[in-house]
Amino acid sequence: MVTLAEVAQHAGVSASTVSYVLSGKRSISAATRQRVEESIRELGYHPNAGARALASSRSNIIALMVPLRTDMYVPVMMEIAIAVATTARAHGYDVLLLTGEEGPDAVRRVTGSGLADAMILMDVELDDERLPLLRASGQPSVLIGLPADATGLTCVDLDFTATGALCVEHLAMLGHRDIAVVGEAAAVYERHTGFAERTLEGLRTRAGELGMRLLHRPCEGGYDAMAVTLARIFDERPDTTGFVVQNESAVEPLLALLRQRGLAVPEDVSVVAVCPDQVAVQASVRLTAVAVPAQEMGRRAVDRLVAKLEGRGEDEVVLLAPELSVRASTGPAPSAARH
Amino acid sequence: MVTLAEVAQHAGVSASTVSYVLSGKRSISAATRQRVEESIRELGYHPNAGARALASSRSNIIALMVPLRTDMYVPVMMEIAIAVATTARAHGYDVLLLTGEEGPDAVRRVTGSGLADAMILMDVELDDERLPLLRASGQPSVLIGLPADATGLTCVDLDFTATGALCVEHLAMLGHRDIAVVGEAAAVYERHTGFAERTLEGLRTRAGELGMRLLHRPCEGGYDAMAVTLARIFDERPDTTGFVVQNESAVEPLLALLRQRGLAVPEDVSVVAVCPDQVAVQASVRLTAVAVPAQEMGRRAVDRLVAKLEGRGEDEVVLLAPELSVRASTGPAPSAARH
DNA sequence: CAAACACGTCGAAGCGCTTCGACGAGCCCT
DNA sequence: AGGGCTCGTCGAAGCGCTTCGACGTGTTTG
Repeated sequence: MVTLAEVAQHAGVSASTVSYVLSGKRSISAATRQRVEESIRELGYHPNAGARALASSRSNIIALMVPLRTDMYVPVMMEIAIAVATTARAHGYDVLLLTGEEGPDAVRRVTGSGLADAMILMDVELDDERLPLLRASGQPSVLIGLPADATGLTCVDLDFTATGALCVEHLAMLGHRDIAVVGEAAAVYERHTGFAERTLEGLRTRAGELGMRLLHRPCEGGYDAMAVTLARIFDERPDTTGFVVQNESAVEPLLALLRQRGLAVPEDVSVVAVCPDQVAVQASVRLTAVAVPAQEMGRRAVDRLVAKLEGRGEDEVVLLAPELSVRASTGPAPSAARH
Repeated sequence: MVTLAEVAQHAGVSASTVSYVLSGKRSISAATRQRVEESIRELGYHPNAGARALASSRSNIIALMVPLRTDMYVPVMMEIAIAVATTARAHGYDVLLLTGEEGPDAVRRVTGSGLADAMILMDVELDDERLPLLRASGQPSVLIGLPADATGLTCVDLDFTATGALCVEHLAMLGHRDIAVVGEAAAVYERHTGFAERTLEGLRTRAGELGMRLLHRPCEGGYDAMAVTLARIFDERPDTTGFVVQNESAVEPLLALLRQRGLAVPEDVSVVAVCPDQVAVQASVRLTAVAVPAQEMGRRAVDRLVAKLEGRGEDEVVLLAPELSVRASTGPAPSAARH
């Protein structure tokens, strides 16, 4: 391994000069800088990460905590993770991948050891047990998701409440009165995952205001689970003409099952999805959907975090406004005469 | 931040003793050990990662390089990544997430800076430009995937050649003669991704041996792309009765399109998929499939890597034997009388 | 019964870097 | 012309840890 000292010797300057060339924290004459840079290139020097971290107490690493569970939203998670990694690199940071498995311990470990300078948390629950620790640690952090109490925290998320409202409004405008919501797996609600509960709240509130009937059913996803769920829905509410789906792995099964029942989309029933655009566009019917802007969320989270690390930027909740793209899966409700 | 020295003072021992308690590299009396451990707990001590890395020249970090592109196999990637992270933690390592974006530079950077002790590479191309660097660096590494030349490297992968052969054999046994392969996006083949090319090779070779006709078509995935691809396939080979699909996002569209053409699965056409079991089970028809054992691959890769880091284990190519699970999407070919 | 050997502990020397204060050299200002 | 600047560079002091050799003690062994 080539060291700073070797570079310094090779360039005929002192070690500190090389360091300052690297960091730019003091002015260096053009001639010296050039000589040093050449030596660096020639010797193939790479600063030692550990030594750097020790001396500067900054690791240039951002920890990203992703949910362990693969029971939901995998493509979204992946997209966020990749956006985080890419954006972080652009700012000179690397990304440490933590799984949710360790839970709060991971927060302690990373904070305590100085392994990372900052954290990004995904899959935040409304009353997440990691949050008190995070607040106490004083470590810069950003949540992707929105807990019940966000004081003292920075959050980036899609405005899921507005998302729910938007879906309902769209269906209302088209004349639908009976709406069914196909949600995430029951477990997702049981652990009070922010986005799921907020969407539901938005749906319910706006539906109430607009005098619509709303039936919410969690669904594991997959064909069989969706079949059962759909049967129940029609059992309970035979007049259902609108669906809101917030579960990527239920989308295709739902479309297939509707077809199978002889129900045409969008002539007989309308479907609004909450999913990444790519999924909406690739489905067997191009879906009217509110996009989950995964990349944007990842990017924003890192930007906010870097701002904090550089002393700019204070705590703040950033809620991205939902956008509904009308595609081929929604249309006017079949006339009331149908009854 | 609590330091080793503070713990030592609190416990009334020297710093080195605390260090030895932590590492277990020298014997410590039970009494001392207990006193030290208590101090650690009481003070909430966490060893500083940077200092540790500097002093020991080991970072206890494994770098995982995932493809940047989200054009393929996202759930598989995610599953592998999570398995890697989980397994690594179990061995006391953390995982650094690198995107393919940086390419070979990332290898240089990580190797040179001592940021990570070892690397895992995913999405390996047959003639991957990162490999020479990796060999030269002498850094312990494991590939998930199999390049054309694996000398001096450790690889873990599903035996995709055998996988292809297995799919063909299954269809042959059922009496199918004309087979279509719906592959990954064309770009995947263009960059000579190992698994895609090997599967194809396995399919072709075995098909040749068994006297079957094989038509391979790359496919972007999604409904529209699949529609075009399927139309072309039937144009060119109207007698096609068997499909092999190696593209998660083409599976459901294919099933939907076949249904739409009035072709029943498995009565009229059989479909074999290469995908994770979960996808196969959740599809609208339970798919006969060769499972891609994502978790297993991630786990094995880490195990091999840790073995190397501990001085055990030499270079080796681990090819997991494919397993075909027969489900509801394959059946006897419709009698030849159909012509 | 002295020599040999664990065993448990300590002190000190670094690991490779950042950063602070110091210092000479050239500059401007009055 | 001399005091006060700024500019570019250097030396040295750590950052918090690991690890090596050394040093008692207590225990075995020929």
